[in-house]
Amino acid sequence: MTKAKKAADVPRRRGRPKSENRRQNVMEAAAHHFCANGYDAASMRDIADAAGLLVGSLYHHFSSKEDLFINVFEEGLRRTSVGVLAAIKTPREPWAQLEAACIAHVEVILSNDNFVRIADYEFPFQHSETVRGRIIPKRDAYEAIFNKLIKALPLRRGVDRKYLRLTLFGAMGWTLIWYSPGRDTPTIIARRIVDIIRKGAEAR
Amino acid sequence: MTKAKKAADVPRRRGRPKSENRRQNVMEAAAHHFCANGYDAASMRDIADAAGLLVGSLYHHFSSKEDLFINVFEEGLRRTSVGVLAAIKTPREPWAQLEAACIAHVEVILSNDNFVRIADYEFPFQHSETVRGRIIPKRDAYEAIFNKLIKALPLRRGVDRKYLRLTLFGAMGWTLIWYSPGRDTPTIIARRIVDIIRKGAEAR
Amino acid sequence: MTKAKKAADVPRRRGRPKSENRRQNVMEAAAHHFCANGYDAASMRDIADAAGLLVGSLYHHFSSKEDLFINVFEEGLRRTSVGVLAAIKTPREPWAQLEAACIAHVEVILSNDNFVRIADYEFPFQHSETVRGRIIPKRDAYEAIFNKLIKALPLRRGVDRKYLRLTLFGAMGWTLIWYSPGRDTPTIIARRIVDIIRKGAEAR
Amino acid sequence: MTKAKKAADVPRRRGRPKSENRRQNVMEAAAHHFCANGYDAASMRDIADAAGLLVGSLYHHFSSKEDLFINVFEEGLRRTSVGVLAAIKTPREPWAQLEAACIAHVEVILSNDNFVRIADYEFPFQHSETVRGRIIPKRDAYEAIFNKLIKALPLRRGVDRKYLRLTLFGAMGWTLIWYSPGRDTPTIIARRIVDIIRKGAEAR
DNA sequence: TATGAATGAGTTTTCATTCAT
DNA sequence: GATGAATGAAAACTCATTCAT
Repeated sequence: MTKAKKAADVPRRRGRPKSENRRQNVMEAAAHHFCANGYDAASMRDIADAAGLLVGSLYHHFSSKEDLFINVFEEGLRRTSVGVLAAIKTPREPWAQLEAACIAHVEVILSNDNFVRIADYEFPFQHSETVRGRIIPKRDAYEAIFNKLIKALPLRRGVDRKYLRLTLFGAMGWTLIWYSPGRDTPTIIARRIVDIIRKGAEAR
Repeated sequence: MTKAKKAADVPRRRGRPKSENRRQNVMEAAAHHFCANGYDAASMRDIADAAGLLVGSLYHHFSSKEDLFINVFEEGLRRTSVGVLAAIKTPREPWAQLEAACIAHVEVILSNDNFVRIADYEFPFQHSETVRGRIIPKRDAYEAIFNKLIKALPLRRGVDRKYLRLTLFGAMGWTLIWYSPGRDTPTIIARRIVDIIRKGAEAR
Repeated sequence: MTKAKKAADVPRRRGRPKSENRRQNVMEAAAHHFCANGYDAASMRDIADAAGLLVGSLYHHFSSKEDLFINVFEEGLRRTSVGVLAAIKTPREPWAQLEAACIAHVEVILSNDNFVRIADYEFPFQHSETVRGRIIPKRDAYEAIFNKLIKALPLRRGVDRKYLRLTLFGAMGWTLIWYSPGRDTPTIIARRIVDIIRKGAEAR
Repeated sequence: MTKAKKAADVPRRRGRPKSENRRQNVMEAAAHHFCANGYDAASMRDIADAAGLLVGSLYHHFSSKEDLFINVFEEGLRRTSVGVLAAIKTPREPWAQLEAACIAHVEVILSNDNFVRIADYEFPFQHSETVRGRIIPKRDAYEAIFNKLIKALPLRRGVDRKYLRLTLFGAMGWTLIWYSPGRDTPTIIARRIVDIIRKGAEAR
């Protein structure tokens, strides 16, 4: 976290910027390969090649493949949060507030950022307990942002907030699978989804 | 152990009995292991063990791991379709028809059937072109069932049928991730989701 | 155990003798390399090379390096026991009985048999709990043979049987380190050691 | 933790203090790890960690892992000799003299000093020629102390001094394997061993 | 059909050592 | 003296697949 800031405002003081770059390189290479074919299919050798060093050298920066994955995941989640958090800073009417958050969320998950894809798709299954234990709480924390927004919504009687949230996340997450750039923009997609969920699809 | 029992009380209908059982055993074992930790993590040896034969023998029934996966996937999709197709046989008013289909869909994907889980979650990513080429058309054919139902719906102006379908599938697919038995039944879950999408969540 | 017998009296009925041979080959190769530089320094590749197959193929016969080691160890101990057990079959006066056992023991441990060297030198330290748990009881069982012989000895007052046994084993085990063939034979060495321990070294 | 304390109350005698301490720290860490799981299993990283510095820094103090081992071994042997040499300074009757040496030897090898354990157990096998060439002569020099004592003993006719020495060393070395504190003290153990070897175990 | 042995390329990880800073 | 990054080789082990029997 602090890292990114430093990189942004410190021009390069007193040596060793290469080190941080390396770590970043490795994470980028990893994010790329994790995305491309999944965690299992991404070999440490592939990642090392893409990062421009030898396999063994990877272990100077990350203690294991799982450690590397967790770091990539967390960075992806961080990037996702940043966008959403910024979007909801300006206060608005509750549904507009939720729409702003959704637009930010869909924009970032469709932005073709490998970190983000990891954090927003690969996350739940098929990982070891170790990994799940580190990852799920972070993910939950992120979803809590939306929970708060949803709590503020004025709802029709009989609508369960839990299902509202789940429908929303399901719909947005699903975009990762079918979206192909060129058609509707992420912003429009998000608006349409929120519109359906807010006002219903049925003719009145 | 269960294997022996099954072999005993299945009446052996329509020729080639033992062979078909074996094939079925293998597919069940495969479905189990593909589900448990994902395609890559499931080894042919694990599957063979679970099916009660040796690795080499697997290749008498399926030509490769991918072939085995495709077969499991297709069986999963078949099971899913069967439920939905049955549910929409009785003609109903369009929204009720869609609801019936969604209930059937959610019921089957939450039914803890490994075949179904494969067909409804593992499917899209991280597989070779070969596999994707065989799998995606089948999946599309299944979704086409819903397309037809959706086409019949009377919609509010401005609602795009495509987003309606996607929101619906996103929301239903997502249940696989968060559902835990004991709370609401699959039927109720499906009803709630359709209700939100049909009538909207906003207080009127 | 049964293996050795079969190999001895069955001429080679109905195929698959190669299999048992392979297992034996691997164990011999392993015994050789474990002896030469120690357990850690013996690589599975070395062993595979010496056995005439590829590393991966080793794992058809033994599930792990530790498993292989345990098998080699047990075979070594078996060979050691066989000699000693045979030697004490003929009943004798207690000290003569012990001497016979010691001669057999020293003969076998100095016989340049890699299995035996493993079982009689490498055994105690630096192995994982798993290995130790499998190995130590076997070793104890072997030493129990001597315990019984020692129990039967008429001893000078003040001599503790425990120290007698330990002195004996220490002295015999130590031969593995300093013995070089050509000088005294193992038989003579064993006799001298027993003589010192029995009658004492001091001039009377 | 203990490190810091030591640094505090060691008065810094005879120049080059910090440097010598470091070297000493490294050797202690090395002795510890060599003992714990053997030479091969002790990694330079482990040793560096335990010594409170980084792997690379080890090479300022020792040119290689083997060099480090040799130094540890020699220190262990030095500590062993010191005790024995002190014990035999007071002149005594030959057997008493030998007993004194043995008591000192057993006391030091059972004293739980990692250096000593290295010198008295790990030594002979499985090391490179380089290492063996440096180590064996030192060990022989140490054993020569005992040779001299043994030469002075009045022996029963037919007893070979060589076997006497070997039996003695075998028995004493073996204690390292079976000794567990709380039972007989090292002193008593040594006395019992010498007693058996001197007077014999047989009832007269 | 089934077996069991073998293959060969692959996996993650660890290691002693080097060296510019 | 110490650091931290990197190296390159090697480790144990796994895998999908083949094939003679």
